[in-house]
Amino acid sequence: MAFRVETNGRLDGGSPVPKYHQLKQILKEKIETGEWAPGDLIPSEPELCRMYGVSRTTVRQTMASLVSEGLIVRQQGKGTFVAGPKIEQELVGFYSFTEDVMRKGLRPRSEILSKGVTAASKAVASKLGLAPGERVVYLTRLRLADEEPIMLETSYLPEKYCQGLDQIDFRGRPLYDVLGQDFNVELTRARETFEAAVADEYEASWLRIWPGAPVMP
Amino acid sequence: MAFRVETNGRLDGGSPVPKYHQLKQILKEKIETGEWAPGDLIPSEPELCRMYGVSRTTVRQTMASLVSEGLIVRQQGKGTFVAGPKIEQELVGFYSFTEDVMRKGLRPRSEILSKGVTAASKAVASKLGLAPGERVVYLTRLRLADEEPIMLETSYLPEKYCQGLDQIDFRGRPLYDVLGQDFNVELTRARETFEAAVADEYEASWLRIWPGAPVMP
DNA sequence: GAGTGGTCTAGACCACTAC
DNA sequence: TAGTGGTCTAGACCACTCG
Repeated sequence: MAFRVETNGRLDGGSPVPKYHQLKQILKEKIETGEWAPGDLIPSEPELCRMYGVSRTTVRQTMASLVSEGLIVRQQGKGTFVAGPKIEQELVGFYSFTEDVMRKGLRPRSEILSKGVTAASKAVASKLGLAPGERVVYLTRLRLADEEPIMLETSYLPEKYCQGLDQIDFRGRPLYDVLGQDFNVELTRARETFEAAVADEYEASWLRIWPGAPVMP
Repeated sequence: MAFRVETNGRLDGGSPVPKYHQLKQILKEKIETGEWAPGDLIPSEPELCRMYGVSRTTVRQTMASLVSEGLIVRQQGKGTFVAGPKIEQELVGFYSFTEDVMRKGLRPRSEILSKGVTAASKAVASKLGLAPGERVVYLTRLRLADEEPIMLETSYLPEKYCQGLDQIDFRGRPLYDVLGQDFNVELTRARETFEAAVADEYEASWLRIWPGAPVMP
């Protein structure tokens, strides 16, 4: 037998999910499951081309993405290696909506529902290490995957980290108006929500990390 | 005269500096000097190929790099736009805390302050396209850069997208206990916060989306 | 339909690292 | 010298946006 090529599976050319992305998921899984351990030399570009039946450009597109995520390290003339374990800090709590959605082959999008500045409440201030009353920026975003709403997210951050915000020009862009009734309602409910959650404390226990989570954005 | 090609400068093929990098510096300068202002449509890929005498691959390599630095925003079918000031990008659309912090040479970390499931309030349900009362997962995270608290973030997402969450293993990760007193306080304050924000409605007016807004990280 | 960016191919030559 | 990743070309087809 002349050739016996080791293949780890073919990529689906008809899929709406790009090949480089399919390949990325495959390689990522090998890394995350430990099949490829940190420090391991992974197959070279030509090898991957053969194994998965794609061009070198596609392999390189995959690799570039994995590098940017910090999963692999490349060295000219030597090869491509699995990167060391991420700092534990990064493992817990980081969740990239975009990454996660794209990994599923969907298209992520964000809508800003509201944003503004306000004085930090005592609770927010203490969490952020500010004096109560210091100004914070808030932002509420709706995140969608393939136009389906997936996540509602509100963030606060100290205004002092947002220098220059007031220099933004608006050039006639529509001003979204959400401040008002909606928020009173939402926050009232949110409060009830949290109170209910306390009662359901056991439920909180099954949560720690997020669905697809270990995730580096 | 047969040809008169508009060029903004030729790239040096003999240079040890790659063409895509030379081109990147050129485009970067146009953006940073304001020759291309935020929101401006910049030349298309074929145009840049002609202008600088390089292949589309090289132009795209340049573009990818500028995108990853947040200097431009691309939209299929529409074109490539100059991104707004940094701060804006951070607040609008997709924002990767981790990337941003790392870009600044700091170490990102997240703390989960709370999470759980609860029934969706009317407001949350409507935003997420759920029926009121459908179950949602909530998560509150504190994000830090070099141990300095930078952002407080709360997210809601439909429980139905979190299948299998209960199969997560915790492997000794600490379970943070925050449900309780703290949250009543925080939410009460938060409500005051938003009410204050309403009073300061004019402040909200300086913010909204901006040019290239549908931003992909 | 024309123009844009997104994906992909099959080559090529180079600089670097190892043997 | 052989193998690796880094750069680059000249095509191709597609999905999307807009008039």
